Amino acid sequence: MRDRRIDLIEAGLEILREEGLAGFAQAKVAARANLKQGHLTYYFPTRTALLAAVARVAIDRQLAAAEQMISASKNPLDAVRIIATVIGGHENTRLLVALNQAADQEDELRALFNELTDGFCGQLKVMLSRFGLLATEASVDLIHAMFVGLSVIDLATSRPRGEERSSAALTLAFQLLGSARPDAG
Amino acid sequence: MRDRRIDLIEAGLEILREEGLAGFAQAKVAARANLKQGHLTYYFPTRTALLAAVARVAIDRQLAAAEQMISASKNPLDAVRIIATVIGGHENTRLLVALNQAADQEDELRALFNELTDGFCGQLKVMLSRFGLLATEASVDLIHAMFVGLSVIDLATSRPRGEERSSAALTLAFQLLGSARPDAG
DNA sequence: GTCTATAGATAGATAGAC
DNA sequence: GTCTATCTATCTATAGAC
Repeated sequence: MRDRRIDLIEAGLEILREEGLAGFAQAKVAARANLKQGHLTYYFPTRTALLAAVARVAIDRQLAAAEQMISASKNPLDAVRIIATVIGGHENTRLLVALNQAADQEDELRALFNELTDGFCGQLKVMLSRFGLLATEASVDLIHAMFVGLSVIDLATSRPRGEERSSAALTLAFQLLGSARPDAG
Repeated sequence: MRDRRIDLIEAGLEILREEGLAGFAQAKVAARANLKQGHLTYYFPTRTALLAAVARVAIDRQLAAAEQMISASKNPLDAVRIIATVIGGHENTRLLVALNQAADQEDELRALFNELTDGFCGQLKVMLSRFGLLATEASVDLIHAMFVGLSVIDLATSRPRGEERSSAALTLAFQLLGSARPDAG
């Protein structure tokens, strides 16, 4: 028998991916884990406690997945292709937006969100260095902001060629960071 | 006596700025306009109808404000300073995130959000051209994504030097787009 | 550890008095 | 045009049976 806590956290992750924070109701999460709400509160006494547990797992997985994808990409072209695919995955974006919202609303979750931000920026810096691109705080923030921005824009707009446009913008950014690298003068 | 509709829309805008879409309840909006919920539904029969009216006004104002700020900035340095200030305004970001969320949840609002996205991109293109920077679809999308991403990141993180980092990343982006302009070969 | 039941708050929508 | 009242649904939290 699996730990109920695991089932509940997985159920919570699914809800956030499909409906965002707005759909994150205790009864709904419990039902998806084949449990009753009263049982859920036995493990996670408050909604915030549940949300924190879900966020904890979500952040660890996001960073692990990013780590893997970044180390799997051998050049900027590879990286653009992989990142654009992630950007086009709306369920992942919905999850990230939910964490963002939660961080804006509750201090307890803000610290967790900062972990995600800092960790991801650290990985981006390694990636840029490995590709021989400009890898300063500003260039890392540039790519990070583009990832976040393109994800959010793609989620809410229905514009045609969304993934193509994300790829093109990222490609341009990498090209520019390549021509600006220290040894490119 | 002012039109009640105007009061209601203003109240709705305030709620979105302060609490985001999560706080957008009909009774709460009505109370802020010194009306009762039953009266609100006389003007806007459903929550979505009210939200659409609020979104309509919000988008028009966002585009008008962007137009004014862009035309007021005479060089990239100016633009960075102005954009960074907007990014640091969390109430504005909360409003934009709420519109984004609403667009993800309801098709009726998605079209409105697309207007905002397309209009803003058009303005950015004009701005980049005026500054003599690379003004292609990709470069516009790059700046647009950075604006959105930096805003959202700044909202949820409590990292020190937030506005300074936003400015630095934007400055770098403009510098790179300057060195990449067609006549810079 | 698992569940039922329920309290108490708030949501959106509607009917109807004035 | 303005408001009260209410229906129904859903939410968080808690008490308590088994």
